[in-house]
Amino acid sequence: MKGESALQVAQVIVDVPTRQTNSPFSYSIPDHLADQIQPGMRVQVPFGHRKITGFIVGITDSSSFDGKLKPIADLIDLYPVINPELLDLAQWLADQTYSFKISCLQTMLPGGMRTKSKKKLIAKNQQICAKYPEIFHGEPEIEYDRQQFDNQTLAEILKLQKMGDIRVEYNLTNHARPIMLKAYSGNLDQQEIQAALKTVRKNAIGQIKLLKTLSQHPNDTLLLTKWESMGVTAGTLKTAEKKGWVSATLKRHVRNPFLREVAPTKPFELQPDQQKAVSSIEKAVSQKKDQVFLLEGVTGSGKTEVYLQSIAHALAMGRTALMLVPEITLTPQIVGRIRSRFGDQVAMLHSAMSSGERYDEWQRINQGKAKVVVGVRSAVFAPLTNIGLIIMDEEHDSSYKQADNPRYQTRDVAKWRAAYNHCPVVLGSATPSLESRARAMKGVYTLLSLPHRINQHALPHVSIIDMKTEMAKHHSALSTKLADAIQVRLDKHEQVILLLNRRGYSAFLMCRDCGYVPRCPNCDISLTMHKDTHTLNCHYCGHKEPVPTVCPKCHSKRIRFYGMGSQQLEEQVKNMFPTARVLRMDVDTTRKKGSHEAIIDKFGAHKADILLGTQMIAKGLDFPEVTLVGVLNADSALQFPDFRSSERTFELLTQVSGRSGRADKTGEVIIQTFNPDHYAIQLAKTQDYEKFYATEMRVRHDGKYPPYYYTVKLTGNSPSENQTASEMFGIMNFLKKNLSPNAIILGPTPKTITRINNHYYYQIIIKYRKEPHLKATLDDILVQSQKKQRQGLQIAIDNEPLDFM
DNA sequence: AGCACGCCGACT
DNA sequence: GTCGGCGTGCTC
Repeated sequence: MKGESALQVAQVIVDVPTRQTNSPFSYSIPDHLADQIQPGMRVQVPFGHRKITGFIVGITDSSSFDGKLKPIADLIDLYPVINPELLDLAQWLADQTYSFKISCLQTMLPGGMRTKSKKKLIAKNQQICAKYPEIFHGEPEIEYDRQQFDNQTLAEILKLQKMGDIRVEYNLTNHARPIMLKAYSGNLDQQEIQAALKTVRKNAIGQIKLLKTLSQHPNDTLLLTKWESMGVTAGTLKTAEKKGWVSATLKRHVRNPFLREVAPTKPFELQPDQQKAVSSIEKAVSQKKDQVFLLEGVTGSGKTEVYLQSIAHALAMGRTALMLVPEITLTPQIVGRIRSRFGDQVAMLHSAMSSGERYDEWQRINQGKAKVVVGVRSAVFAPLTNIGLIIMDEEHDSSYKQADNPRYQTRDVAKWRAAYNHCPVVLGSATPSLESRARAMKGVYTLLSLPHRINQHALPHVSIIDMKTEMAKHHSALSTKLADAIQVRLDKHEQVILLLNRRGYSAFLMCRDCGYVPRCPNCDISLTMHKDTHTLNCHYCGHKEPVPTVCPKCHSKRIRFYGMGSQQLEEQVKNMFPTARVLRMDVDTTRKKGSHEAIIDKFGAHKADILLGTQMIAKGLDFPEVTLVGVLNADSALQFPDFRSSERTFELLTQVSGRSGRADKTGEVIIQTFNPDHYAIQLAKTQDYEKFYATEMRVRHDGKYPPYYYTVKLTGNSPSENQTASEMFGIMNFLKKNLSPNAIILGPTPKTITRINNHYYYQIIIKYRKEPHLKATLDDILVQSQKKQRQGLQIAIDNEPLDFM
């Protein structure tokens, strides 16, 4: 105790995601930690009977808690991992997304830093250990995992623990660790080296080599691998260490996630439109204005150069920059361009990196060594300070919205950080989201546009094939026109991209005689065919079963698969064009780290003629040899009961059309569809965003959809359909009572896929323009549902969902 | 989350 | 009468 000096109390958010533990708990700070502890550090604290992780969110003089405070058990971090800005942001995010504060704090850290708590059971002595082989299997201590014991053994363990025969130990481990490499540095000056050289025997080759190397690198700490590459073995170094010639240290190895080296580049000369955009952005950076720009520009209009020069300006002002991109692996070119301009100041964060690489990059940012961060969604929480500019490329992309808790929209977080740091945000897109474009029209955002393609490349010729008439003729996935066009390219040694719009489109099994389709026993969907493992899989719960050879219902042998997955398409294309080299890119072929880039490189080097795959090939790829893009099923997204399906279809088609015809050769795009007259498809053909915007806004207005209305989606699920339905009706009534009559409450309705893993899902959609009580009402619902959770009911709230499905 | 406390049924 | 089922509440 420090006598009269104010008693310091740490406010800790504990790692227990429940409503009751969603505000800070007070802990006393032990003397030996008093001068180290800071807000934003993680600690271990006693909580009830166990020890858990928590985040220090504040240090105060007193506590409102009347009981006796427990002391903090230990520090996990030596420096704050959440800076003051992010601490504030976490609170806002929790409110905004109706999630627990601990979940928000946790998502701000790179995955590998999340602590895992492990429980160990330790027998008091040998007798206990020997007496309960069903628990200990002869070992003095075991790792405890609830699932491994049945209820009876569990009760026994509990009893033994009470009697003190078994001790429980809690261990918290950090997943990602820095890689430490052994290194040696010399202790001798040149004279001592010469002296030592005289004392060693003539045939001590290793020692002589070592001393000579030492004299060439007098002050360096060289890694063991470096020594070895110079012919000095680990053994020799050990001996030298004993003699005091060298000392061993551990050197932190920073993993380098950049697969290839890039040559530095200079800024390009800007076109007038680009110059205008850069000037406006620079002005906002200089004036520290948290202005939001919408940079609208077709593919090839030079958006990236605008980003780069604006970032350069922010750096020149002594500030940092954050650039967000959708799934970064899809745009290695962009990363390459940024690195070539800003070199080692760039840190990169994305999901295809190993957790160790992400950890190292994150550390570089947190230590202020990286000034520019390029990354996907979660990089919006990068621990940069003094941000001067935030860029969000392809701002309409759906990967910017997180699908599970906290369900945040990256754009909103970016705007929050911009306001905090007094810096502008640039939202870039060829096909802005209607929300953003509508705000630009209202003057909330500043619209900057780049209407011209650099180099004046002609737009590709786009044609639309009506698959209804095509299917009447034959049953191939490729229309005659597309097949002919492919053959022409193959003859001319040009490349082709075939895009399969995969959503909800995969191979399933069906009996030709009775129409039987195998379905998942746990979920309400049909099983999909996986040819590689030769199983029927459920995409929702992971259920697998062997492929039947006879129909289980009518015993017919004519049970075949239908539909088209990318595997089937690959086979069909190979059959039609036996000499063509075909590459497939989808979730299956890109699972392995680096395989994504490998495929892109291979195709880019023209080692294949046809690249076929799902959405992932639609974005950001630039292959000059590609002169034909075929979209096999343009409208599979249109069939979803979702108000954004037109927008998605238009985006996708516009994007792939930009993929073709960028080089000297004019490109061609062939779109196959069952809805050739749909406006999304017709307007994509002419790349007419303006008309699409106007048409779609009308639809949204009439249907009372965003951006005219705000939306919230409430989903409930439980093992009992009756319970789910009745609880959701209760919630609907509660909403009706508490919201104004202007609010539109839809549902509850069963979700499109009602049953997943034997849980029944119902949802309610709320559409509104102004509801001051909405937040409080929804918070109330969450508090009340906490009690029902024990009966298996789970309620999820998605603020501004991307879909209504 | 994970456990203790506490109130009801089927048993030594 | 007790043992143990799991519904409820608490953890600084």
